[in-house]
Amino acid sequence: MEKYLSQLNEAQLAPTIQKDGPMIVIAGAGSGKTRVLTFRIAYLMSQGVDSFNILALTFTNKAAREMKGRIAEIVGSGEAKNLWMGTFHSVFAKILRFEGHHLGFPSNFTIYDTQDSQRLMGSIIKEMGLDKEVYKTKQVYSRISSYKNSLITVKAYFKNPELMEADAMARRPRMGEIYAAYVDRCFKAGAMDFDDLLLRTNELLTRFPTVLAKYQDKFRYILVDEYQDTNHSQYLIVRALADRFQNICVVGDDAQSIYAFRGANINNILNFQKDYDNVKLYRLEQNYRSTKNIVNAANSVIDHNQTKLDKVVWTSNEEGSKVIVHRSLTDGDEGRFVASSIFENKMQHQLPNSDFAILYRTNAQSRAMEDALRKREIPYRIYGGLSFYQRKEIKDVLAYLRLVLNPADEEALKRVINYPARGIGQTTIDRLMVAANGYKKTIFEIIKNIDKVDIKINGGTKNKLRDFATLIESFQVMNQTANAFDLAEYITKTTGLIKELNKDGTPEGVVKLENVEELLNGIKDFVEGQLELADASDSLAEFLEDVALATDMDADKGDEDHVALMTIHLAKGLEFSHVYIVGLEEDLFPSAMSMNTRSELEEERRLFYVALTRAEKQAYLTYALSRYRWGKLVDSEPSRFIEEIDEQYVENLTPEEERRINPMLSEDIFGDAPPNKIRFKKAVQPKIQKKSSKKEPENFKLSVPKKLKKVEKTAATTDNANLFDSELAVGNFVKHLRFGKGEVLKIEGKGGDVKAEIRFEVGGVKKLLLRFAKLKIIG
DNA sequence: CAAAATGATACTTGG
DNA sequence: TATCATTTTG
Repeated sequence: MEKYLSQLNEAQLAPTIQKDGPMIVIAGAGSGKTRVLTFRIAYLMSQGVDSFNILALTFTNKAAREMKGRIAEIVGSGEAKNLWMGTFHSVFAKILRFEGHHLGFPSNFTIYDTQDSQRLMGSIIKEMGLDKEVYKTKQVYSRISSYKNSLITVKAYFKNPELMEADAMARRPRMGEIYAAYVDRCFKAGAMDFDDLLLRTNELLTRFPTVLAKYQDKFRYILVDEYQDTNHSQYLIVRALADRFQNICVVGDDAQSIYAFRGANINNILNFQKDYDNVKLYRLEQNYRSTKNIVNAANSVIDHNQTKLDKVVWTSNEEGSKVIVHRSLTDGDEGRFVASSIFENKMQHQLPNSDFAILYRTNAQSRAMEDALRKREIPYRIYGGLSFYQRKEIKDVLAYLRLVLNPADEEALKRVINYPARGIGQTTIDRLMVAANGYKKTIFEIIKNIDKVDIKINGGTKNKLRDFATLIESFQVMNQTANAFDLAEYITKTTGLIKELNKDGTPEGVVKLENVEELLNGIKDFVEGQLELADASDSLAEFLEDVALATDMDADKGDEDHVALMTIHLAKGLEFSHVYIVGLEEDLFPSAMSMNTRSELEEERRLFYVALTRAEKQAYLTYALSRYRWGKLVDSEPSRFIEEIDEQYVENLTPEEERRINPMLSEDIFGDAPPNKIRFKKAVQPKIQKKSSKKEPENFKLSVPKKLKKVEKTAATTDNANLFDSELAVGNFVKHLRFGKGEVLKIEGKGGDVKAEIRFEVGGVKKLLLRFAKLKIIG
């Protein structure tokens, strides 16, 4: 142990070896807080603390895994395995599996993801006959979510006139009813959503003192990472558990609090010292990660925030080069610049791809970057976005599995009852739901007793329903003896799900099929990694639990060297040698939706701070003068954050320098074709004829450019894939397009704000492959 | 009831 | 630009 402790500086050592009592570590970016946490856990164990008595709550499962790995290196993997380590959600989901019966939940409860929750709310709103324009599913969801995060139960809601009034003012007087119905339906379905995992844990700990005592006694030492991002619900859980022994160590950085939007309360960290007696406060202010220029630049930005703790982050690292700012004409150019610059840096300094990260505010920005990287043949990986497990085809397979384990799972059932199509339509499903609510049974129970209930469904359909129930039941039987993989494979075959995807034939369909195969492989890996189980059906249960809480960050495919693309939120806690922060434009970053209050703006600024402090050696800030948003080209101006950096740490790229890095930017847009790219010149501009001379909407017909057809044929021969990328110049705009192999049937638009559609004939089938808006019509 | 065509809507951020 | 919901058609 000594040799590890000697690796720490004085400031890091002190919190590491304070064994008992409450403590808070305010840790600046890059100050080695993870190291303190890991060594501290190892130290506790070396001081005779039983590894079973330690609970460490991290922000991602990946962080937990890595930390566990490092601890294992110090204390041995046997001991490390006993540690309870993970995200709040995963740790308490596990506890709820054991203790949920106190609250009336089965141990195999389903975890609803955001989509499941929103669908359920959507159908409740519909059933209640409410105006969906007023009761927008997403808004209702986030409202209810914030109640839950503040521990406002349905009961508490109805006792709180202020809340009810606020909802009434927002023209949503029946919010409470929706909330009540939602909670009720989740309960009946044996399901918890993400917020429930925390809310129900709180309920468990408050209502059942013996349970509380059990876990207080178990978790004698508690460590919480990223404490600034805990919400009220999480805060209370920690308080309850730590109450008896008071051995609580929280680590965080108020300057990196970026999750207020989902209920994180920055006061949790600001007020920690008031919550416990004799709190020891430690500060880690030396940054080991970044150059002086980067640290200073970041400091100068965060100085603009009013709300913050006193802290001076400094570094003894080298001066380094200045933060580079780059302006480009469009988002496409921005992507090309970034790709070229990465390429250039790689060549010049012989760096691996993994030294580079591209960070953006919103997932939608990844596309331009992807396109540019692909053209440069730079390997990349996108983190986050639509995660694997959220894809439709994957969720469909998972829904079958969920249903096997928990037939009460309403959302899963609705997903698969008619997929692949088996003649059970919407009307039937609606009637089933009405019956289920009437009889206070689950839909599955209604189906099983279809003859005994009063329901208006014809005989043929009843048979189909019976078949469906039998099918699911046969899976359940199989689940008694088979492992998750065998079952899943069997299901995809018997239900015809594979066949359905197979006959699709479109490129998208092929990808979907591959995804399903990948899922099956994943299940196989998972099963092989499982230890001997007492009960075969646990195989599936464990897998689904894992999947429900898995994030994209967790899926470390251990694959090759790649450039990382992710949102800034996801980048927290990570570091890269070279970081590109893109889309630094007003209304995008800071986001247009976060500029209403000072606190929102300050959170955006902290987000920028997080982004900047990811960089070790070099940070690039880029912005575009116009970019496509919602398919429309929108003008934009540089983000205020760029100006907020003290200018001595920043440098603008000179035009000469830019040209050297990428000779094919902006002005050349109609110029010579860059290599490996099919480019149309003006000749391809479609001619527009007015079809009707009447006013609005004015119809245009674009004649199909002949060259377009020509290039399609070229593409079919040069590119063995079905799709190829190209650009179509229409008017003054260059539109990025993906064409299928086929005939262009028509391009047409209407109105001043011209919308156009391109239809293709693919394999004899007419298909709308592309619709896009805002072509500028000239002539 | 299924499949296809059309229309709407969304771009914060995530466990 | 992609997806989802709704409407129309078969």
